[in-house]
Amino acid sequence: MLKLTRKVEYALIALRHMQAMKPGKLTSAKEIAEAYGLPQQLLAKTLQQMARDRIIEAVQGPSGGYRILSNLDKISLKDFFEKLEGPLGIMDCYFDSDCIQIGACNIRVPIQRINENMRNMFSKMSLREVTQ
Amino acid sequence: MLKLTRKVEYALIALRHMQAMKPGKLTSAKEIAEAYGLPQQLLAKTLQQMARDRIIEAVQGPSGGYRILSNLDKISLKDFFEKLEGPLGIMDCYFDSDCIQIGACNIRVPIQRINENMRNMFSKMSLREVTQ
DNA sequence: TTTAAATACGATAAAAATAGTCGTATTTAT
DNA sequence: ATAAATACGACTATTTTTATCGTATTTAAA
Repeated sequence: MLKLTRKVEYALIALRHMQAMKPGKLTSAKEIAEAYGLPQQLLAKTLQQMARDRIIEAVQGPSGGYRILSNLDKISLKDFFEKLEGPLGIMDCYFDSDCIQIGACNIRVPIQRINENMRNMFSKMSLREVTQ
Repeated sequence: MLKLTRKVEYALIALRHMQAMKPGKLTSAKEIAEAYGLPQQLLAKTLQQMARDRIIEAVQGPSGGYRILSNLDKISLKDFFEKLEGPLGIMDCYFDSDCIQIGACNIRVPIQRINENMRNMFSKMSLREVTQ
C-alpha cells in the first residue's frame, strides 16, 4: 500500500549515480546494474523511458550510455513519478470515472482531498532533493 | 503506484456510512455491501479487523452489526492505514533492512526523507476529515 | 568494412501482491 | 430451535508488478 514501484526505485538509483559523476560523463545500463545488483534489462528500459522523457540523454553505439540532461531542480517528484508511472493518485477513480459504483460511492470527495494533499506534497519536492 | 488497497477503500466507505447514521445505531456488513455494491465477505473481514482495532464495535447475533466506537478525530490517517495494512512507507527498505543490496544502495537516505514527508502528511490528517 | 558494445523496444513469462470466495464456527435475539 | 449476524482460517482467482527474451538499430574502433 502506497508503495513506489521498482521502476521508480531503479530510476532514482540511476539518477543519483549519474549525479555523482563528472558532468557530461556517460554511464551505461550495464555499469549501473552491476554496481547496484539490479536487473540490467529492466533498468535499461527505465533509462530508455527517462531518455524519451528528456530527463536524461542517451548516446548510442559502443562507449555510449546515458547522462543527465535536465536540471533536476526543476523537475518535481510529482512530475517525475507521473512521467514514469502515469497519473499520481491514491485511487484510480480519481482519473478514470468508469468506476462500477452506480454513483453510490460516498468517498469520492474525501479521496480527492487526500489526493490533492499527496500531489501537492510531491509537487513541492524536487528530483534533486532526492538524488543529491 | 502509491495506491490505496481495496481493504482501506472499503473501510473508508463503511466508516463514512456509519458516520452518517444516528449515533449508536448498528449497520451490518450485508447492508453496506448491498448499498455500495461491495463484496460482502471481504468487507466483513475489514469490519472485523477494525473491530479488533477498536475503531468500531461489533455486536453479534441477529440484529447485530457494527457501530463507530472511537473518536475519529483522534485517529490519524497514518495510524488508520497502519492498523489496516501495516507500516506505511514508500519502500520496504524503510522497515526491514534485509534488502539484498550489499550495502551499495545509494538512495536509502533520500527515500527516508520522502517517507518522513508522507508519514508526516498522513499524521496530520484525521480519519474524520475523510469520513465526515 | 566487419565486429562488438551499446541503446531501443515489443512480446512474453514468472512472481508477487491483491482481491475475493468457501466452509465452518460462534453468538444471540426471537 | 431457528435464523441472522459476526469471526476467521484456508484457499482460489485475478491483477499487477517484475523480469526475461529476442531482435533490431546505432556507431566506435580494429
